[in-house]
Amino acid sequence: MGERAPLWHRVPDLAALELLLAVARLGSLGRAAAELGISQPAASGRIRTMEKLLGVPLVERSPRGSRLTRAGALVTDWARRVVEAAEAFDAGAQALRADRDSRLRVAASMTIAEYLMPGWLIALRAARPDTAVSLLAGNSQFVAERLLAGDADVGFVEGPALPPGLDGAVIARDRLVVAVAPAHPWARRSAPVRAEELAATPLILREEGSGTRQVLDDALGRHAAPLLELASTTAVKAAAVGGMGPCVLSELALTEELSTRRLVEVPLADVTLTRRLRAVWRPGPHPAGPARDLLALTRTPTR
Amino acid sequence: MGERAPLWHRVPDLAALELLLAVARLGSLGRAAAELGISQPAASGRIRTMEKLLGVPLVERSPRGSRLTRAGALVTDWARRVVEAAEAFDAGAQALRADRDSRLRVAASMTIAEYLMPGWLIALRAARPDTAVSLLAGNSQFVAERLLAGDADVGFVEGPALPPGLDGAVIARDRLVVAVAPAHPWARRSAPVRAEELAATPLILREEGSGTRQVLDDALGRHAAPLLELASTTAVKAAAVGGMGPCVLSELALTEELSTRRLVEVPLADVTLTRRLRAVWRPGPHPAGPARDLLALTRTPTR
DNA sequence: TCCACTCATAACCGCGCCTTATGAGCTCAT
DNA sequence: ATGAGCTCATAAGGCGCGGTTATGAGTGGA
Repeated sequence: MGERAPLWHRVPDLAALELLLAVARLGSLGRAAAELGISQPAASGRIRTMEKLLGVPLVERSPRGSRLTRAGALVTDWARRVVEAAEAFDAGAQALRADRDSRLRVAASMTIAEYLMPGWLIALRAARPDTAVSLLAGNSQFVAERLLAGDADVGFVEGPALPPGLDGAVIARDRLVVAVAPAHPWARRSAPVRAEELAATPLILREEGSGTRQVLDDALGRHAAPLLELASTTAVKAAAVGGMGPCVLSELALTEELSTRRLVEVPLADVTLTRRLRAVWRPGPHPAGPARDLLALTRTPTR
Repeated sequence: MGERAPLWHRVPDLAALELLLAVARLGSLGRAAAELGISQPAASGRIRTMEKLLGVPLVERSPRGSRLTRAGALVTDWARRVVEAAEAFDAGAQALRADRDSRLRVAASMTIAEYLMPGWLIALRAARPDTAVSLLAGNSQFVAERLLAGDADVGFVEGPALPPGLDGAVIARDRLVVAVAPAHPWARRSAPVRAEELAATPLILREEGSGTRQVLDDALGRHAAPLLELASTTAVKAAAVGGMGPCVLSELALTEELSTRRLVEVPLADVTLTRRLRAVWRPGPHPAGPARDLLALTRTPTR
């Protein structure tokens, strides 16, 4: 990932990107400025600065408003993805900041907190704008402790078993995916990989003791032989993208890489690497109130 | 999507997020500062500002370096997604700016330019850092014109037919997906939806004449009855998320919504809504040089 | 013809962030 | 033990970006 020049000198800041989205939506610099609470000249200047930075005219100004140019429409679409990521960031950060007196206190495993919670929080904010959520993240045991100690109202964990002393419901299934760089031989295979072949192949994996590792060993009926053992999802992906070998990770962690084809999924023949994602709570009736709202969002439809 | 307070007051700017990633990777404020070309106090201050903004300590400082706190690790993961979106933005913008004297001139349909090109450009930059790419985006006819006029070396189009006068190869298949908000009855269906039922249901669609619309009408054997006709992918998604009804869009456009479950895919019984994505070029031998490099990235493995 | 709307220009100003210089704390090697 | 070498924090000063208000120019409709 070696960059020559810093990214933030080539990408407009979030305020400018959001302004561009507002201009696209409202069709006027002035109205966009008003919506964002800045003056019209400020908006005008910002867009101008952005156009100079990108070297391309983005909006066509006319006495009756402003429309995006063709390039502007494209840039706006790309900008939207940055802003959406920023919104997910904000939703997560807000929950992290919110103190223990929140209306809804959630504890979640790292994987779920990382990949699913921001989306859920955004959806929850849309459905129930007045629900303040706080988020604690840790491993399954940590989640169970917080729940039992009364520090959290709902928890989310991944793994084969329901933690002892808690009630819960399966909300989704998480599939582990074997993925390789497009240049890897397995990317071109016509036949799916069979369990024994997978077990015999050195893989790039999370460290021993991780949930991923556990599921994989169970499914293969023995210990997978690691080519590399890395401590973070990010490091595993980077190694696989670099062509070091096949990696095994949750599909949650791989969505991005698979859809842009930085990595390619390897079809498997006689193994199914799934684990359950569960919502958990203190024993008793199903949670009510805000917790119930959140669960309604997360529960997978019967399929 | 009404926000009460502006987003950029609650989310650190890109420079700060990238700094956080550098700190996570390098384990030291000072080294991160050096990598980004700023002074150590500037980095220290930036992180501090970010912690104050988020209301959560992010890094644990020690005389031997800085490590992320648990919350910091989570924030960093969320930050990584923002930065990745910004990198895609940059890759696209750079190609838009690059003048006609680039080494590789690409023309692409809007959908492909929007969803696939940034990823391809990033991959190409990783593989061949010295290849300057320029990008022109328009509809299929526009792409064909640019190629035939010699203004572009390779093109990418979606649609059933190869544009007349060009050679090409199918690089991927794009599936149209019927999706509904999680609250919609179809989200809970156990039985897949059949063609006739789909045809009889008012749908949220792109406007007449769009590629999406064409494929849908072909597959249903008649004109789909639109509930709403909207001019942009974004508007269609927003309407569907708002629960107005089922929408039909490329899976490329829906990846994000489906994985965060803002929308749910509706399984179909006896219709397959696919269209081919093609690379196209002027008649003759397969492109060589930079164009060939790009095609190698985009071609789907035989599966 | 004049009003209502668009965006652009100009002049001013203040906040924010960066810089350099320095200090304090910890670890380790000599 | 003690000082070198690393860490991060604090302090003081200055520059620049991006904001504001005030105004003007252009266009279209009443």
